Amino acid sequence: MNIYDISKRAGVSIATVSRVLNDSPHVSPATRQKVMAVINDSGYVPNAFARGLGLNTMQTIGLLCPDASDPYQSQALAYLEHAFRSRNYDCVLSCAGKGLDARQAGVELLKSRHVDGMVLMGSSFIEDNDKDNAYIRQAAKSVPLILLNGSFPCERVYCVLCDDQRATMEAALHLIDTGCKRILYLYHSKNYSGRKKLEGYRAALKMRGIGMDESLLCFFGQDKMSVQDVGEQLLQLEKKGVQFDAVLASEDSLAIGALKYAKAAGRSVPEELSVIGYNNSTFCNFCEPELTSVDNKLKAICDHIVETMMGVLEGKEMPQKTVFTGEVTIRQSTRK
Amino acid sequence: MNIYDISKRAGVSIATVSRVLNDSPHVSPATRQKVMAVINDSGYVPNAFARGLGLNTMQTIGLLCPDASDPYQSQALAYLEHAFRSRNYDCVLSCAGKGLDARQAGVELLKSRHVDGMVLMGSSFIEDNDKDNAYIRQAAKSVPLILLNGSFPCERVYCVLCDDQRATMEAALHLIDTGCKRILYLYHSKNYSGRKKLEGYRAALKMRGIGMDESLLCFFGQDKMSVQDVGEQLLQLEKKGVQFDAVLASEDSLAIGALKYAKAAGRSVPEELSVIGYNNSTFCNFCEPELTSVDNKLKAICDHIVETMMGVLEGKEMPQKTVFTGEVTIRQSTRK
DNA sequence: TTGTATGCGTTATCAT
DNA sequence: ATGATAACGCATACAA
Repeated sequence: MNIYDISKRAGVSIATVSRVLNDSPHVSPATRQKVMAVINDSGYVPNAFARGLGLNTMQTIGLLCPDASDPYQSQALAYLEHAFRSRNYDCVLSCAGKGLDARQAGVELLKSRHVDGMVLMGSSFIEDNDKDNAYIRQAAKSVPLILLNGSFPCERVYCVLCDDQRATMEAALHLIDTGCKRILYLYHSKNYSGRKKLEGYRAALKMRGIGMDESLLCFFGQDKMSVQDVGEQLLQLEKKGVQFDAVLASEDSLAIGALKYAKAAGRSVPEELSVIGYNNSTFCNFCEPELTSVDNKLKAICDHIVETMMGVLEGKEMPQKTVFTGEVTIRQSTRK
Repeated sequence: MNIYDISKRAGVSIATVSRVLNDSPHVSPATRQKVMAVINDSGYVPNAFARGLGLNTMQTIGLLCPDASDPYQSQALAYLEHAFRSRNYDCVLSCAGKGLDARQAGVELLKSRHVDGMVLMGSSFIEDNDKDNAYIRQAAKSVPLILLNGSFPCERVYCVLCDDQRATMEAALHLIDTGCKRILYLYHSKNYSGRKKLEGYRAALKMRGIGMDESLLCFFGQDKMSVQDVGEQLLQLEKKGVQFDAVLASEDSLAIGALKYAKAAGRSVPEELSVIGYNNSTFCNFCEPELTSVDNKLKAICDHIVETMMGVLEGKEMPQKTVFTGEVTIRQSTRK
């Protein structure tokens, strides 16, 4: 069943059918009605491929994420899909994994599908070694790119992110101002965003005149580390004599690991140990006590990404970089 | 840059270029090399729309889920996307929400995009009122449909699911056999899967000769209910005089609500109260104590869905219904 | 092994 | 207001 079949049944040309389909004003009410009738009772649906070939678009956005099962990314996915759909754009998903090669392949695949734009989720997309970002620059030549929580100055690459440095700084200040002296910093990434957060931590200490103790920096490089493992490691740390009265984590799951440690070590939270996470994900409410965490405004970021993408696709001039400000959401794991 | 440009530069016909592109054996090594060279340094990428138009497929699967931010669904999304991609199929995502109209619109949209197949996630897709499923039957006529955790006998509709009844029964038996007498049953859905779980609960009581007390059935209908709210409601229930020494939940988040209740009521888990969740999601490890939960074999289900889809697309005869058996994963919220 | 010609189902341009 | 026809870029049957 194609446009020719419809045109025959309705006794008009395919051009007229096409006009009806596309709400062209240049068609008489009578013929429109006639054609619509045929379309409705034939169950005809225009062929999207043919349409795509002619218009060179299928109204599709490519969503690239390292791991769709990650709560932060899946939330972003949901926000983005919803907002894009409301603008009549479909989303094709590509979960690249963490390796550079895989991400590159993901971008390539989406490019070969002729998506109208791409959203790259997470700062992990930008490599420190700039020549490893060549594929991104290359891709940006053929399709607009938007980075969620990434910064990358490049033509046709747009960045929408949270000021992680400032947000982390405020979280650290909150700890200090509620009486914490030695804040253990837990982090999982040394990329752009990871470094910014660490800088925020350092800045807060400096502001309050507290000396930096490098032994309080605790890096977790392994990919899928369980909260139990994190708890274990903190116990080890304590045994080694490292003392701390607060934990600031670059990710909620690390903070929950700290809660596991507190439980095992018999330290009460927040009386003896304050804990702050990052992302303000749903499981901040699930753990015990409920976790104070940095809300990095994911919904606002996603909405802005979609607006930016639409603007770019309509040929408008759009800001290359938009920064939102995070906010500490206080729950039970910190003192007043 | 299209196939004609390449053919000119390489001094061959477009047919030859096409053959090179599609790894046809009927092309001499010399010409292949020549053509490949041109392709490589021109950055040419075949137009997917034109290809789709000719072959009537763009190797795409539509993934329909009520809510991509739900941990169970996002995990399924990740598994499915990965497995489909490894078979050279891309996934387009459609998060329909919970309403019938929205789901119907989602199916319609994917159909209009000419996806090669669709995966419908969650038993919520099947309505009790059978005429509300007409759109599914209709869609199945034009594209193979696979239901994740749903049962629907219909031509070209394939079902891959977990035996929720049996799994719930075994969870209840585990509670009974570790000394629990009065098991509060928390559930959130009255659809097919929801009813099966409830039947499993009833069956277990019957097997052990325990009388059914309807006041132990606790329904949570509201859509996005926080774990705190669940905890509150259980406190209310206790005040009303309902007594229970165990909680069996149809979803992990409800079980975590029960943990919140236990904390507030000062009842120790598992000594005074045993708790079992459902789905065995990541946050079973996050809560305190860690949650015993029913593992419903999501990865196996997803892998089988992809295999089934591939088989169907290759024209093979495939089983209409495949059932996996769930398993109770024991953690700290139940006794030995 | 290689080339020619046609079809895929639209949209859009140009007539009428 | 409507119709004829070209273009979109590829795969492929058939011819050479």
